[in-house]
Amino acid sequence: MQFSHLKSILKSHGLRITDCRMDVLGLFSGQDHALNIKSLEESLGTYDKATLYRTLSTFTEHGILHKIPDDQGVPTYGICHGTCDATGHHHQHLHFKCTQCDQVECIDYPVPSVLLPGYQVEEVNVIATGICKNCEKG
Amino acid sequence: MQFSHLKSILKSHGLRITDCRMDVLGLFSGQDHALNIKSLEESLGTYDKATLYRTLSTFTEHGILHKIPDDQGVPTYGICHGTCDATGHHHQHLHFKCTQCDQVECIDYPVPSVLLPGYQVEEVNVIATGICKNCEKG
DNA sequence: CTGTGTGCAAAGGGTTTGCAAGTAC
DNA sequence: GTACTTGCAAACCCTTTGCACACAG
Repeated sequence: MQFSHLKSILKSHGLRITDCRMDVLGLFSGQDHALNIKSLEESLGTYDKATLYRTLSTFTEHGILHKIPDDQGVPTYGICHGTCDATGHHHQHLHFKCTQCDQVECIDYPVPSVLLPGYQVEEVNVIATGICKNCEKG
Repeated sequence: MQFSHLKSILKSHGLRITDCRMDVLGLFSGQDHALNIKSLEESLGTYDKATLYRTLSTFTEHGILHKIPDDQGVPTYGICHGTCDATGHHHQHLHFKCTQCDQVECIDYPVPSVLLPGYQVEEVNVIATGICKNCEKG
């Protein structure tokens, strides 16, 4: 992805252009896996951990990334496509976590609408676990 | 729920009967909300935090409880009904987290089967957020 | 120039672990 | 009696915060 495009994403959210933000955004744009802090640090070791955390939460607040809960405790982050903004996240995809390689993927898949009488449902998150395409082959 | 029944649950999983396990199990059996460590400590302040953690993970390994991921980082635990055991969890319910009172409920609801070509899906977890029945009224 | 972002170090919060004493069976 | 559980304290994450300096606009 070109710098100019990454820049325009940041600008469209009213965010300043900094090296760290460009690099983090570039990393997420380059592929389709969700990433956690550890992999960010490995790829972008030049930045301070605190800065990376701050970048992740800034992006999440602005609807550029979404935080994916994980039962092991360490959340991963995935890039948002389309309809997310600072007012909320509205994904039409599910999260698949491979129990073998621990990778988390965002996969386009129809998310069922949940109707619960008496409840007001705002967001539905589907997390599937199992063996991913790559590990299944090997 | 009677003690004899709680005891038989523990025994059927090959677990020793101890005060802590009986109390924790009794707490979960008494109602339908998921609980986190904090609420356990408040209800059962007599037990050490470490013991409560150990009890939760023992129960989760044996399929008595299931761990519900939470994007705030602190997981909650819900009691398993039916088909779970030490080999895996297979729930036909979803988790609803209220953004107002922070309660997590397990609700019987058809969980869609997820079919992903090339993937082997083992477990599907649906987490809905919004306003729960009680808060909606108020 | 002004407000925002970064790096560093320290603090914070949740969870796990080692070990000795206690308990279930 | 033996193996498993518990309590306590310390260790161990991961994440957040305070503050001075650097940088974007």
